Amino acid sequence: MATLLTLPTGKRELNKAANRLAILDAARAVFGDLGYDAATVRDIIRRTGLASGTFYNYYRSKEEVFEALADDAAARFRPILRTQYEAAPDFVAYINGAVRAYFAFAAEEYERWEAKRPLNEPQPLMRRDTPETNAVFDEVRNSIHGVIHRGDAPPVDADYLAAACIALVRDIAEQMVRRRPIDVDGAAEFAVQMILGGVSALPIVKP
Amino acid sequence: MATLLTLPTGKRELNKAANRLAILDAARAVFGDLGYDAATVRDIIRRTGLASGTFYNYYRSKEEVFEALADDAAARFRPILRTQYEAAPDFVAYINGAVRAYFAFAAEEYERWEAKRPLNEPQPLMRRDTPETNAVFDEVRNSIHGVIHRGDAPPVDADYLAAACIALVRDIAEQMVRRRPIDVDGAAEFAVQMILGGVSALPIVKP
Amino acid sequence: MATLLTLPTGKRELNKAANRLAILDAARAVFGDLGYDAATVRDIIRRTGLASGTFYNYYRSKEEVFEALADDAAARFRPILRTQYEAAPDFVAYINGAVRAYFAFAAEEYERWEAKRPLNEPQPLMRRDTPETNAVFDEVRNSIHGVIHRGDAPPVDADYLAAACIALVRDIAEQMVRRRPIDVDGAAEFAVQMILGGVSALPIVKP
Amino acid sequence: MATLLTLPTGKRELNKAANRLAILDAARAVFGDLGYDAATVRDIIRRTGLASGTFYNYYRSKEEVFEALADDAAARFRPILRTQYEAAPDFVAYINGAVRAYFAFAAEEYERWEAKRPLNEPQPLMRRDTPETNAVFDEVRNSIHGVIHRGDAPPVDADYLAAACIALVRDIAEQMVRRRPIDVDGAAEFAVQMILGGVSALPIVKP
DNA sequence: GATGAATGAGATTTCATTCAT
DNA sequence: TATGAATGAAATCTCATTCAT
Repeated sequence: MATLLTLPTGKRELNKAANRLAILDAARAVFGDLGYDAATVRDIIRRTGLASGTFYNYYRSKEEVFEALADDAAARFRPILRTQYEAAPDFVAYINGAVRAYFAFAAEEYERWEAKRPLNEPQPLMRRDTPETNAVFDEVRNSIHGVIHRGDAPPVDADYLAAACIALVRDIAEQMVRRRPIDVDGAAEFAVQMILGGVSALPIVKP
Repeated sequence: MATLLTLPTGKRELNKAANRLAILDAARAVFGDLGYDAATVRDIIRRTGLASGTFYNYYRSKEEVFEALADDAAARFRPILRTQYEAAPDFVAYINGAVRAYFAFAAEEYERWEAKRPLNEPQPLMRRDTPETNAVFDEVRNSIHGVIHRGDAPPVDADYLAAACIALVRDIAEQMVRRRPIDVDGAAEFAVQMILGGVSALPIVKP
Repeated sequence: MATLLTLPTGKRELNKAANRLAILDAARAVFGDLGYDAATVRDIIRRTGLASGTFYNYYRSKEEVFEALADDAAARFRPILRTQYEAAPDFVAYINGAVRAYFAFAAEEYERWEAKRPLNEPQPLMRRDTPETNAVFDEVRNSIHGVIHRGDAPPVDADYLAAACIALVRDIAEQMVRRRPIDVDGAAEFAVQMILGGVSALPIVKP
Repeated sequence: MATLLTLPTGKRELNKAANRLAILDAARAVFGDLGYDAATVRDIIRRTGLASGTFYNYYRSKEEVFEALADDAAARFRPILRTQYEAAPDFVAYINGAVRAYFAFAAEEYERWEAKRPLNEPQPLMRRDTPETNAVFDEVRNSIHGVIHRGDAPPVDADYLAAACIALVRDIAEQMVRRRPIDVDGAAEFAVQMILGGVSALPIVKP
């Protein structure tokens, strides 16, 4: 049939890859539009033009696409974050790098999503609880824990700090994409200052 | 037959009030467990022990209970916030009062909610985006705009600030209720410091 | 409490009679609007302003009001028909009298119903399968059988003749009430001529 | 695997056609038994043995099957009527042809319908206002208007005449199918004579 | 692997009827 | 008797998933 080590370059494999991609793209759009709960598998496959049964050749359920999407985003964002994490000489530099990286990522995701919006519609907001965002924030959370653990951050309550940073960044990003023009630097600046200013005022925890 | 001055306290009225409460309580619990989207009217009514049709004697849909819940929470928190807003001599005092008030309110709500939960369930987290939280945060948003407008806060980007404060407070509260014992003061302290420290570092906006 | 032979003139009895009437009136209107199947008990009692439970103090079910309505109409129409039946010297006179009586009855019913129609609505037609109409036609059917049996009508197939007369009269009446002004005499004339002309052409049956 | 010229006759297509037919047949029977209003989608689907969801793969609602049924009957009867309409040299011939054609059609339909009925049921009558009957009678109405307009019929009130003919034919047909044996010719004869005799007695309208 | 019809559990909602007050 | 809330059976419809082709 095929040698054991065929790369995915045969007609069939190309098609398989393309279908998988199509499903992911559709799922991304649908989750962005409707949110995880309201989205149905039918919504997703309708957008691909594939047959409903085909969905199940690739993913076992709605949940599984969700996870694939999350994995994908995490995989894309992790190296960026890692670079910041490793390159940053201190906490200030780390926050600067990480926060700006996130805002850039968020703006990009948003524009990708907005581009697919049919015009002259009541312009629904992109949902925040997108698999992508969630996955990215998991990365961020780990990263912040790492930074504190490494000693680059003041020894404050790590869970609270991570929660605070993520919350702050996420919701300012949400405001950001509502403004025209989208001002990534301005929003990042605001978030960075608040975090850094805030952290410097935080009570030290003796672990 | 009946006393001349019958208050609306017949068995009927009592029962109606009790049922309405039962439905609200059940809805609170179900939204908390499953989130708004995943929750079904069936879930709610099943939890009350009432007949399915009875639900519709009180609310026309899931959405309507949701709103009732939001109204209820907002109605309870609004005066608290109002008091802080009016009594606070300056921005620092306002943030202190409002944030602490919110954490206290959140802890109370959580305990009320937790009390209703049947035991031995797969440990669901309290959902963000609960009607209560949303309604209350609308109040907060308005307050912050008011404070800045009034001149009690430094002239920074009000939308971003409101978004940041709310996000921060909400997500730290979420962490708070997951810890035992629940430490309202500690969490409030953390949040207040971060906000005040952050604000003092923020760039001033010329309006 | 009450003597055994109180006439229905006490306050209570008056009220009972009034309620019964109110329900009948409402049912007539509702059946006329929606037809028997689509009409609900709720529709009927809503129109009376009474409580839902009260309905069941008077009628055991939707079907029972339907029958009461039919009985009522039959009771009102039967004497008219009987007069024609008894007074008519021959078949021609009988048909003339009976048909005209029906058209007058139909026009009256229609106007009664139309008067209750809220204006500026898509003016739904009055349903034909109203209890009243059905009951009246049962009377007519019997009457026609009687006339033939009595020998005043030519000995034709009685079931077919009754069906034909009723069908003809009912559907021409339906057309009649769609025209403005409503021309009872014209419609009756048409129906009478068709029936009499038709009957004279009919094959004689040896019973 | 597959011949090059596969007609749409795969098992799938065959099955789809069969299911569609099964639903139509079931709907015909159910509407006949219960009437349009009382019939439910459940009743229809239960009779087919298919799963409830399957119904909705074929029709969106009870109304839609109803229309499909009407379309079907009309499509079958229309050419018959058209032939009579075009071939008839005069009004008498037209009525003769059309009425007989209808009685034959009705008897056939009735037998088709009766064949599907499960035995030992509480002897339901064939309902008037079945989709078939309505659709067919629309055809008839148009024909009669046409005939009068064409000058083949005496200039009488066309709407009344159409209504009268249809009513008469329909209700005599209804009687016809209740007798054993079903006597198509006898019933048709009766109807034709009544119509023709009736028309000749009708007042002429000056248009 | 791709297809799309079939499936049936389950969600929403209505409504006749009962029954405590 | 009048009331109107409670009841629960039943109807409509959706959707994830399966499976024959």
